[in-house]
Amino acid sequence: MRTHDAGTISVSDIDSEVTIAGWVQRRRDHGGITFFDMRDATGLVQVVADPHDHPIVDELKMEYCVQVTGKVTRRPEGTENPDLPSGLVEIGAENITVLAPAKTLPFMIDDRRDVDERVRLQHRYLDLRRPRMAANLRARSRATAAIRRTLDDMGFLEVETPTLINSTPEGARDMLVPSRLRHGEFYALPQSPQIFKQLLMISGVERYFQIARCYRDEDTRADRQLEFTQLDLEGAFWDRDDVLDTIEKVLAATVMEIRGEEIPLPFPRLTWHEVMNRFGVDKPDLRFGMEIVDLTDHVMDSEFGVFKGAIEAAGTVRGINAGRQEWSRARADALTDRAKELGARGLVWMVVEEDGTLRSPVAKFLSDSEQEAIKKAMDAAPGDVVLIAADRWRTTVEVLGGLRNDLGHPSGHDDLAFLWVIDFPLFEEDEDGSITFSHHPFTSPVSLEEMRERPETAISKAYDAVLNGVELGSGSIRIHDPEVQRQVFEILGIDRETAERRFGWFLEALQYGTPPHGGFAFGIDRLVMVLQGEASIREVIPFPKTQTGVDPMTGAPTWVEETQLAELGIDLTKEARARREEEEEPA
RNA sequence: GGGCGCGUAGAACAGUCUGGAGUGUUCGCCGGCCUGUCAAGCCGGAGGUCGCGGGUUCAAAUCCCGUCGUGCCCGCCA
Repeated sequence: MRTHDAGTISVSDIDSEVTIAGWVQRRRDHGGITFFDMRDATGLVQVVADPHDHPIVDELKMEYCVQVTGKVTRRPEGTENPDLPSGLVEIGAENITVLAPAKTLPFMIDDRRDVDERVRLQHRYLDLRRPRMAANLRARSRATAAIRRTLDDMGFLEVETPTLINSTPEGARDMLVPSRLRHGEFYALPQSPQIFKQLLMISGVERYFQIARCYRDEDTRADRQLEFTQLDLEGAFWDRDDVLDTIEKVLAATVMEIRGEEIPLPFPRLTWHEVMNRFGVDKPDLRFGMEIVDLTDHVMDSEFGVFKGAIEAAGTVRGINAGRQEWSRARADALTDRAKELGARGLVWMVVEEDGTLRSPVAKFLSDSEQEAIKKAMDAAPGDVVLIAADRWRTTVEVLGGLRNDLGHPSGHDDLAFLWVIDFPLFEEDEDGSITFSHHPFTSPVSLEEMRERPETAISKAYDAVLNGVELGSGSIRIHDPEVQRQVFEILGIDRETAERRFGWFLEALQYGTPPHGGFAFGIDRLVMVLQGEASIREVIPFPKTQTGVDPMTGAPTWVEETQLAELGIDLTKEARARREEEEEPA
């Protein structure tokens, strides 16, 4: 059907007779001569035809699927297209066959125009013909190929774990699947293969990986989908650095494969406390500064009530230098609103005037020396805007970290800033004072004593990989001692009896000579998203869902037949039935 | 669950603030012209439930209320 790929035809093919097949990108009809661009998966090549000899060219329209046979010729002097890899040559059509016509398109196969995402998803098969989307698909395939190649070379075993499992305690809501054979019981789709990979360590696999589809039934975001793909990996007899070294190699190989860039190893390793203090988020974007500065000592004696209150409550006063900003009342209000959204009760702003004085609603509460100290600490020059928050430590840094991300987010440069965040707290205290695990309950504490005596400050052997402010994934050294695992469950408020009932089978497994082990999982969608310069994970997922979990093309999720429900022992609520009747009502 | 934005021809938009005839632009589509274009060009044409429902008004794409869809964010989620 074809002898050559369209995008690869070059001067070396001149005088050859070639047959290509693909899609008509565009047609340019000049009356006595007609050009059209043929596109296949490899690229474009121009075909030239005389409509008198080939009247069929008048019928060719965009996205017709066509086969062309002809002779490759050098383009006449001055008509070369330097923007096209095949632009020095063209094909003189000898035979043109329409393999399949195309309806008028819902949108053009073109990267130059942004089409509404719903329309794109409704015709995703056409959307994926666009060069940008086709490139994303290819990048993703090359990423997984590089990952497999790297890990295979290192002796890893790829093992598939089940996707119909029981509910595991990962924190997110499980996606459930009803059992037909056991009415009322449900499988859960895995949020990660966590427990199975640990069991594989007990099985003596030693080095496991899987490119695993995972499911979390939570609201979606630009970087979150109901289902997503992770590289899941685990090693026995491993310390933390074995895990980090392995993941670094995998990421470096992937970046090399997709971008041809060497990234410096090892990645910077910053503790959770350090990144929270400096950047206010546990996934900092290191491509820009605007770091958080502690001003508490400089405003100790301030009469400003908010600062006083925060300091008296053992909180903190901190700021960021947001640099030169167009400043107005509206701007100040917008940033204050954003700060409140991030958890602040308010936001203090200061503008450094040209004469060096501070313009700020709180300037009158600050002595000259305090103002000078703040300017110096913030390294603030005339024109700079300083934003200050005062609250308990966690709130203060998180608010400033959120503002830092909003204001400093670099655009237009595609550097890659990887880092590790290490030494995560083992537990997190909720607003109501209850304690939950900050990673998952199989994460090993650094110290058992610390875990028992000061759980709120205990450090875990968990670590995150971060790229350009995106959390790629996380991992940990796991608990391999069943007694320690029981104690962690206990601290989390799961009593021995419940733990035995829910995880007894796992605690049992841990008792047969479990090797010390640890591992990691990172989101392949997110990695490819960043490497491809995309702002949304949906751009690198072939068939994603909308924010309401709908696939606009297939309509999933959909109502099912009454008989299917009966087989599953499932009845719909009155509300659901009413909604179904309404939707199924013929218009 | 909540906040904000968007919804006008097949696609991307302007028009909405300040109500006055579906008014317009670019691409696509249809017809015609054109022998070196490559986002071809020129001439002509078709194409509209202004998301949907209600309200205010002499009059609504425009103002108000509700609703649906969609995106970003908070909650949630690593």
